[in-house]
Amino acid sequence: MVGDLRTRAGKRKLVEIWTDEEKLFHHPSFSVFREKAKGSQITGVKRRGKIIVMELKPSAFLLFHPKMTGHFLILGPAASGRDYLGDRSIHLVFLLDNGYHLGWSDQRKFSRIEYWPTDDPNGIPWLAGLGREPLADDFGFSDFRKLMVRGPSRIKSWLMDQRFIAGIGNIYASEILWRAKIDPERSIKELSVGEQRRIFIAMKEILRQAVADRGTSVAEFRDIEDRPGNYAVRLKTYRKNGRPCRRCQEPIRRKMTGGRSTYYCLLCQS
DNA sequence: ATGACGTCCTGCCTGC
DNA sequence: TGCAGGCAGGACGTCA
Repeated sequence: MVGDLRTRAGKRKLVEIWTDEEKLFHHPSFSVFREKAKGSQITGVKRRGKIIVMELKPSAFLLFHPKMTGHFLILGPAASGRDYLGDRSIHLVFLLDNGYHLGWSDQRKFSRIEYWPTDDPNGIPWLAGLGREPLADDFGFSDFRKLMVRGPSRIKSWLMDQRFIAGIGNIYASEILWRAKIDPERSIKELSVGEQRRIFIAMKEILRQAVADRGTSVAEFRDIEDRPGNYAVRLKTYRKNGRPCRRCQEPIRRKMTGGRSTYYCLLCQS
């Protein structure tokens, strides 16, 4: 996904910047950001956890957290990027130096954008607070185990806690625990090494497949060309309450935990 | 240190 | 059929 953004916007300059939702900018204000970032060149695009990190020259980093509905869209040339605002939930538009517009769409306006003029991304609090990349080759089971000693006691909350592993949300936490046959409310302290290993393996498998499928799109996620992800057809538990478990036919249940829905199979995951 | 809860915002779903 | 109200969701701040 970040590769799409790199392809369409990499090396381009930000000629002009518009928004109709300044509240998305949490650091600094939009007007300061616009003044400083205008004319900058996009020199790199990366992802850390759920955050999209755009590297700019002169030295700065532009961070986007999509939450549920934020995503980039490539928009054709238009008279003014301002014309796109309010259309298809677009709240931020960059005019690139190739004449295209790059839009940030966010139906629910939950996304968060930060701009840091620095050459050291490690000094950015938002990034510094993130845990390990779950799919990193050097993130092995022993590393995983060592992390599982602090944080939320319930395994599902722990998997979703970005300070330990970065990038897992409600959908994939549910799917991982179903695959690993672990009750979402189990305490991390009570898990056997074998159970921890099952979770670790399921995490790698589920996330690798989700990346290959270009995301899930349960709601309205879209890629930069406005295409939905394909992982939704693989979901076994998420929003499947009442539907039979794919292993044992027991109806999938839904339970609220900490204000969040958890989907699970009472028989398989106990 | 952990957890519960409210907040943000919109579209969809439910119920009358 | 139409409308009002409820609800979900990631991270953060506040209060136990």
